[in-house]
Amino acid sequence: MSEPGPGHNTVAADQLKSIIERVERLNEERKQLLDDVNDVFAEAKGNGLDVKALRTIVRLRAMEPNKRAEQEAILDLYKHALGMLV
Amino acid sequence: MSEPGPGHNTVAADQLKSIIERVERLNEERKQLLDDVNDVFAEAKGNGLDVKALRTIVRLRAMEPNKRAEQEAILDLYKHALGMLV
Amino acid sequence: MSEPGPGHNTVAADQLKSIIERVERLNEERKQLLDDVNDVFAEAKGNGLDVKALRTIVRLRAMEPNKRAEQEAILDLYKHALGMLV
Amino acid sequence: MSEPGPGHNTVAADQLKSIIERVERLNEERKQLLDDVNDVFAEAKGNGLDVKALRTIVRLRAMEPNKRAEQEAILDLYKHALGMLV
DNA sequence: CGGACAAGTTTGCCAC
DNA sequence: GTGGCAAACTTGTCCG
Repeated sequence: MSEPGPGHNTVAADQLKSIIERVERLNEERKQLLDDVNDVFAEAKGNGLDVKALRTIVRLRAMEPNKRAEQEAILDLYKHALGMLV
Repeated sequence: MSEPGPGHNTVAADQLKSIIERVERLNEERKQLLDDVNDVFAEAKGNGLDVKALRTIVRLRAMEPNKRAEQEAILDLYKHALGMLV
Repeated sequence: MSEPGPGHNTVAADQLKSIIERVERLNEERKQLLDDVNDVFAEAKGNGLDVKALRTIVRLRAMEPNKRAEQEAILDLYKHALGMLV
Repeated sequence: MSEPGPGHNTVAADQLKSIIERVERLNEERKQLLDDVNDVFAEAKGNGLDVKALRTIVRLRAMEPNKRAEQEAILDLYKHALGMLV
């Protein structure tokens, strides 16, 4: 006999369907939020602001917390890099 | 003297601040949703499913049928030219 | 006295410097080669070829046949389960 | 009539083959360089150095030139973002 | 539509 | 050998 119903080599279609649809649902929400972001920028542009500069500012601000920690850690990094030789 | 407290020229700065913060707020929500997606895939992986294949399915389903067929046609054309197919 | 000119403790620092610079040198060469690859694809595009398909071909050829067949099998399995194939 | 020899709808197999092989050749060189980098780190590790810290240092040093420019540009960015309102 | 910029996906490496 | 972190590659989007 060969594969009637859920057997080996078969995937639970329901489970698969559920996963895919959950992800697709989440992706729709993500797309909606992306549209919202673009709306904000479009409105800003309508007010005479420079959208490219705004995007850059957002990006830089997202980086800064990490950079702070990096700068504080850099000397320690060199020490560790020098390992037991220090 | 210029700019003690909320004066005429803070308008632009306030507007800028508002835009940046709105976008950052939206980006946080986007990151949350991305985490959710990854959680779903992680759970699927725990159930023995192949995450890479799942991502491919999601991508294919999101693709317009025409685009998809077109891409496959070009690929087959090149494969034939290279003897990678009969 | 401590560290005037090349003394006993500069050994570690020199070693560190040497390692970092060797890696950075190699990374520059890597970047150059990446640029070369992109140049080839850009030229191909100029000749009317589809770069995306070309990249796919390169990826498929780099893949071990077994792996490739395995990936396709899983994908087909999922597609069937979802009714995306006959 | 149906495509004998190089006709429309056909790809110049020689051209295709040449492109693919050039890219594959470059990719081999890239892989070789990546191996070289790993060799340097492996040797460093053998000398008691902390490879993870070394990698971090390389990464930070690669970022710094960009950061310099960013810091110099950030105020200008705000000015541009404020556009004609300034 | 072409080039730049950003997002997402994949791969590789190190620690456990 | 698995899982998390970081780098690299690919794809998509947006502005000019």
